[in-house]
Amino acid sequence: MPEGHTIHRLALDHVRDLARQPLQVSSPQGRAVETARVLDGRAFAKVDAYGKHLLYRFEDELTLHVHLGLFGKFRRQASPPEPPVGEKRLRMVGDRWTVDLSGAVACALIEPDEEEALLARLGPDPLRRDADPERFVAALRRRSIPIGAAIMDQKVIAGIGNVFRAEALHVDGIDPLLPARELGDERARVLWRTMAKMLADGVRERRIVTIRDARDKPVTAGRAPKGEGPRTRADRVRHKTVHVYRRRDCHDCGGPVETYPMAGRTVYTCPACQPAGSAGPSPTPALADGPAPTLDLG
DNA sequence: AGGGTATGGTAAT
DNA sequence: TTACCCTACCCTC
Repeated sequence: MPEGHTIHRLALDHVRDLARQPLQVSSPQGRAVETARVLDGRAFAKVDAYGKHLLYRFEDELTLHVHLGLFGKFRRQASPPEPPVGEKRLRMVGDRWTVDLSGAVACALIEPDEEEALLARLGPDPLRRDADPERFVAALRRRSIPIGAAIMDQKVIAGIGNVFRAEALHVDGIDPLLPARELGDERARVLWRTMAKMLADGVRERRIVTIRDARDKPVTAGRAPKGEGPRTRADRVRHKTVHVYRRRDCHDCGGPVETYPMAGRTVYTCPACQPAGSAGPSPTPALADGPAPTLDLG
């Protein structure tokens, strides 16, 4: 389940469960034995999350870098733990909780220069307070690749994966094939806010939640006063389900979901809600203005 | 038992 | 663009 929200949630959970106490660290699978040996008996003070990367700040300036990749998983159990089952790359045992890591792409100590290079490869992460949305806007302006490929590029925006790509573009009514630079700055800012909100909700609720602004939906009951357009609802609709990702039919309109490969992954899009060439409806001032949303990750 | 699939990313072609 | 890596789970045979 690893997109940005999962990674930030893990950082919070691991600080809560394991920080500031000496940990028993081992590598049952045997692929990170040296890393485990160095960290064994040490404590970490905090965990920094950048996009899909985790950085555990251990004593003595030691940093453990973890990237889950597609298959990586953390599992938690009460201490003392059961004997490891399966391919456990790293086991961290604290006084109350034990966390096992399996399937990760990266699980190793990194030096400051390597970390610098890593962070240089990442664009702004909407879940971080220090994120600058204008870097995202500027990056889109520079790219002729489809918007659906651009937001999967971690250098453009860090933390978005295939689910959020499908869902965010759908919520904003954007055709994934639209060239990134044709989105326009205002709509790019709206898209940033959509993704920031979805990611933040995902951290809080431990799952992907989409929130659709229903303002453009005509009110079915009642009649519009003469001379005025149809009345619209201003309420926001929360969906604890995806709208298009891995669905056959669109959750909003019921029409068939279209799929095709883009940037090495399958795109899911609703041609009715996201017509060809669409950059989405004009942003309303309420959505386009104001400071970028932030999340207190205290 | 074996195959297909998955929310990711890199390196080679 | 493709090949390949990492692991678990679910389906079919």
